[in-house]
Amino acid sequence: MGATKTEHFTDKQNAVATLTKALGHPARIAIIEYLIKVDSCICGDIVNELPLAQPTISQHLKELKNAGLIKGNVEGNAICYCIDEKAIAKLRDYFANMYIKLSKKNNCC
Amino acid sequence: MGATKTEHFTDKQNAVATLTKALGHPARIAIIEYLIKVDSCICGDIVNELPLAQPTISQHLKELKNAGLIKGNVEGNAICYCIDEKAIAKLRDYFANMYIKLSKKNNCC
DNA sequence: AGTGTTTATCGTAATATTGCAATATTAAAT
DNA sequence: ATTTAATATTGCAATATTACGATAAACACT
Repeated sequence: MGATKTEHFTDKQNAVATLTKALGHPARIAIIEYLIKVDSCICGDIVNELPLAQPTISQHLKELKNAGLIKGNVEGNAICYCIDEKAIAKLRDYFANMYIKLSKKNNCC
Repeated sequence: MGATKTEHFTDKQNAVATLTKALGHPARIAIIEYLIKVDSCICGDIVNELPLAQPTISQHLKELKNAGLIKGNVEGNAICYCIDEKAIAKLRDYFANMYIKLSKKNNCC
């Protein structure tokens, strides 16, 4: 045990969990927020921006990429990372819809 | 190592990460979705609903509660769990705002 | 007091995550 | 061809998470 039993849940539930799990770390939130802040989607600066070692940030970027939250474009010997808008749209829609459903109910507590 | 360096990030970033981390597991997504689906916020049924043992679900509920996503009301010997709308509203606003910022940029990739 | 029902906690095994030093890879620039 | 710069990968130690059996705690009802 220790492994998540993904097979017991729906594809949609697993898809949402993949996105939220990838965002479930302050460093990855900080990376996403930095990518939004900077005009051009420069990348290596993230290492200078965050108080984490380069391999650690590279690993966080990899996880964000695997989850589909960011895309990476090779530009010479540098890499240009930027956010995949579709993933953010999915999360926005998911929570907006959830809130609508909630407000239609009379929550007991 | 192995521990998240929360002290390096802002309170806001940690707060968002706490919420998304709590939702970063399909069982907890399933629990939240179940709590929305059922009319009354009955609780122990979750054990019957999900293919996980009772202690496992109790643990997941605890994490959702610690993150502030759900609230629990004791009702006799049962407990009535329900979603804290404010937490969902926070997530909705966070991602809606993020999407607006994104759409104002010209993403390079 | 005794019984059943519901939920929480403890203990523990299996696995995953976090973080970094060291090293490798890739590609531009000299 | 060497050097320099940017990023990725490997290997490893520390810690966290996931899952569950066993057990405890809390409460209602006889």
